[in-house]
Amino acid sequence: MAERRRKAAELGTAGVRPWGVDFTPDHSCLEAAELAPAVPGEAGPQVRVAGRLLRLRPSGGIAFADCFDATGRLQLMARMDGPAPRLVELLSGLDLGDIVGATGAMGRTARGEPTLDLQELTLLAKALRPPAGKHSGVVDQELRYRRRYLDLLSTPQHQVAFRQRSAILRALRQVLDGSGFLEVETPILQPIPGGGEARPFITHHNALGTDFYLRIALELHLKRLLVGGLERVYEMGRVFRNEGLSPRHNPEFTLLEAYAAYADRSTMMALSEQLVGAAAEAARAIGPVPDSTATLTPPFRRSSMSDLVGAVLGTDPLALWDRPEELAEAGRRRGASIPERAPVGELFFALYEQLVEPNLRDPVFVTDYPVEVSPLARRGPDPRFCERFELVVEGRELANAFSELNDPLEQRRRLEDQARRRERGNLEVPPFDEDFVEAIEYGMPPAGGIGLGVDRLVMLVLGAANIRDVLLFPTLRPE
RNA sequence: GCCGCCAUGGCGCAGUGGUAGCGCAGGGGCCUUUUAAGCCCAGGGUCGCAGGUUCGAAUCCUGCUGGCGGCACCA
Repeated sequence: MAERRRKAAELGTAGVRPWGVDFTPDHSCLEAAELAPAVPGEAGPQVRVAGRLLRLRPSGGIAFADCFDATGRLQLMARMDGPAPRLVELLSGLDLGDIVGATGAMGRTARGEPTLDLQELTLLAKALRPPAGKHSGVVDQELRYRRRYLDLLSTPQHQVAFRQRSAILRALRQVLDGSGFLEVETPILQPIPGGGEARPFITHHNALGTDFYLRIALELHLKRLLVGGLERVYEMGRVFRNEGLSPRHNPEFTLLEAYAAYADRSTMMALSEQLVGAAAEAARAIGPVPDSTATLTPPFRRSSMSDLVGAVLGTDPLALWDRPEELAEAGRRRGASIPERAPVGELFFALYEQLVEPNLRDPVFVTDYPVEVSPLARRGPDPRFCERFELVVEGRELANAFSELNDPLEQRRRLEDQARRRERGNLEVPPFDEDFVEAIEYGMPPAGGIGLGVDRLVMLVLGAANIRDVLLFPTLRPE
């Protein structure tokens, strides 16, 4: 790097500014290459291109360089018997990683390579550090994540997944915008975190002299907007959970939640099919997706949780509802570990999570969740269960949706029950949120709501095994 | 939080008890059609950190740090 600093200084004294020069290309590298004449030796059109030099091949009286931009590669050539002989020395003296603007006529070399015959060469940015991984690409995982730019630079294929992610986000918004949903933004700093079960991050506001929590979900504020008369709202944003890291967990991740007044669970089922289908299609339009993505084509089958659990246990869990010890025993025989002193709904749900969910491969709507594990969902015809579903794919929950509970009296009771669990030491249960219940007391229209894990969706569509492969800058321990 | 694996010049790697090497990158030189360009020369590492075993440690042992993978929890 010291050598490159010296070079930059030398260029400065020679009247070449190593940085801060403007240059407007009129062609991309790909476009320029396509303008090359078919026959070697012929002169094609004039072009201006800009990009980064990632290979240099000086060869005495002639010099070649490969210039890369977002569209691809273009060979540059300077020669002593060409239009600008002095550029041979200039080009030969540049370093890998330097960013240049180039002007000249497109031609084709004897070997058939589309090549820009340089007339002008402008240094736009001197690279003080060399690009890593010229041959191998950057393969060290830590380096890839900590210095993502080196990964993207050395292995341009890795850019594709992020272009696909962008297309998926756009597709999700298009579906919702097209269905009359209003995109909104709600607070990330919250006095009480709610809408899910997770340990929150805590931060402090100096002027107010009070602690705030980073949100763990979007639900409670979006429902306040339903009360306010914004009948269809959604938010796609970052939420934060103070939990462990894993190939499928990042402490901050992107959640999409949408709420529609005068709609219910079945509306949300149709919407989630639309969202997932659109996401898969959008990714496919940008780049390769694995064959398994084909299974993400709607419609998806649906099955009630009690049917699924019953199929594994070989006995109807509903018939054992009043005899939880027998239900627990049936689960134990299948190898499930049973939560102690848990209400029957929680016990039943534990059996589902352990014995059923991990084995669900194709997309399936699992319907009818126990009331005990669904504090914000409305009861169904069978009061033991809520009108709720989760879309499960490859053993993982992709979306969670329900007919929203809009009875303020019952909502208050359920959140008070939760608060008692918190007092018993479960820090993942949110504290009681009086402000939210008060909002519901003003009258919330019946509504359907859905939450969708966007990173999980991207992973699934792209076949990524690690969430870090779909996050540009995954959370790592500070260096 | 627990368990396992990994850590060697800027990047990619070799070296499993005898005092550290290769390719690329960087420096100097040669070369007028190269495309992972080639050839010649010189340089660069207290082998993640700290202890220990040994006549001798990159190599064996312990601890720590960081990464990856798995489990637990969740999306």
